[in-house]
Amino acid sequence: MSDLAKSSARRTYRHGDLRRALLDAGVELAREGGPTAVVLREATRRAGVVPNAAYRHFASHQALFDAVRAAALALLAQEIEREVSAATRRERDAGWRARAALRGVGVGYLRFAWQQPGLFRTAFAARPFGLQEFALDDPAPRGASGRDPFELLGDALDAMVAAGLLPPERRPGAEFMAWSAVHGMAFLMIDGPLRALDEPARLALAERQVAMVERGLLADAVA
Amino acid sequence: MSDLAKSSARRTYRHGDLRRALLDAGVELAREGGPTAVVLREATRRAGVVPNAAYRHFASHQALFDAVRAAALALLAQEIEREVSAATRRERDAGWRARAALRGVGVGYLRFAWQQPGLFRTAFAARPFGLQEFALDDPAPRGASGRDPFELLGDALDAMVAAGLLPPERRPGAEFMAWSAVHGMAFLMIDGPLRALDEPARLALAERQVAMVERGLLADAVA
DNA sequence: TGTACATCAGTGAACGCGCGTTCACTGATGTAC
DNA sequence: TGTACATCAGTGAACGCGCGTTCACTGATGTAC
Repeated sequence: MSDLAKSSARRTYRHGDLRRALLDAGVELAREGGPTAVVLREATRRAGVVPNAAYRHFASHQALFDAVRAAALALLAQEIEREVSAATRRERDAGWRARAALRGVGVGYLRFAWQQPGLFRTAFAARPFGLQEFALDDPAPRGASGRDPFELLGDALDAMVAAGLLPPERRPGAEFMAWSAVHGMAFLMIDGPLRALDEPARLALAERQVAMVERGLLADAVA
Repeated sequence: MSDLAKSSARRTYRHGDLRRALLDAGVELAREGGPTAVVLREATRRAGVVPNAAYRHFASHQALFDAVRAAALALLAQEIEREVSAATRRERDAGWRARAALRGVGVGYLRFAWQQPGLFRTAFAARPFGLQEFALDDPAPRGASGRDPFELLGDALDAMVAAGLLPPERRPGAEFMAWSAVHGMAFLMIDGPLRALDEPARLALAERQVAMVERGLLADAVA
């Protein structure tokens, strides 16, 4: 304890907080140009520092990138929390609250995707082939509630079970079905044919998609 | 007409058909390593030719890449056609045929994604920021039936309308909702948390997802 | 309160890398007489 | 059927590019006495 305190004694740096500055620059790069724009040298340029200075704070480009992705996931979580809280505010009945929460998760997810396409794509960028898949429990991809985006979705589904809307035996795997539906639409809206849609059309389609998922899940059985 | 015939008189080349060889090499690269592995110099290496020889057949790396993507889309279309034809073979009733076709499109799409992740990711790779979105009607992304993957999905939905299952007023936009649902799951299975699933689990989840979409679409109304 | 010392954040210069692309060329092939 | 010529597919060599990363350094800051 006192050893730890001693070894982390230094609190000021020449630059102030270069780690923070590099991370902020990285997030900005991701916002502007997506995952491939997160370039270590450009981040140092923006921080007003020589390229190799980054190595005092990040072991490699990959480490910086991972930190940027975690930050993007945290921002996504916050957007979802905002939407869920707005959607559930007026609902008093547990069932309606649960439905509103699920829709909020979906709409918040899609809204973030189209408002911040660079960050969204960074959050879900594939690791280079051969590297392990991204873990959602990397450092700090959390929103204000301390939940990551995936957990927020799980919470909403749990609430639907608790409210008696979703039979417990259909709960397993449901998050992947719901997640898939909005995740795919996010990409169609960013890179694909839905890119041309204006804001109201996007929102309408997003809500239609979430409603489709809700109905599909609640009636989940062998057809 | 005769001018055209004259100008395209030459039929043999030194290499035989370098354009074809480069395209094949590009497809192989995409299969092995996804979109970023489609490297012009490596394609020429595999074709046993000097790097700049590629410029006799492709105006740029982007042109080669576009041709590779079109080939990947064509392979996707073929996989879907195969699945649809297997799924509809036994169905005689128009309604059941239409349902089977829709499921076939979804399952074929997902099967291709997990069996050929590199080609799948190449087919839907985002253009670099600033370039126009990919067009599905690029040269030859078609299957044996002459339909591209998106048209095959549209055909299945049209058949559901024709069979009286899907009300015509709910038809517009339905392809984007269905496409999104499988597209997102494809990415979760390739890059995301569903990557670890084994073949039977994948297939089961794929079918569950397609069933969810079907029910969600057929009951598409304000909930 | 003042001096000597150790720490380590940021510097300066340089690497090797593979990439896409350009240039002037050469020599096998098809065509015209 | 034979020769002269034009075409143009593939060669050989070289570019500039920005990248991530390594090395030996320096000098401002915090700490111990």
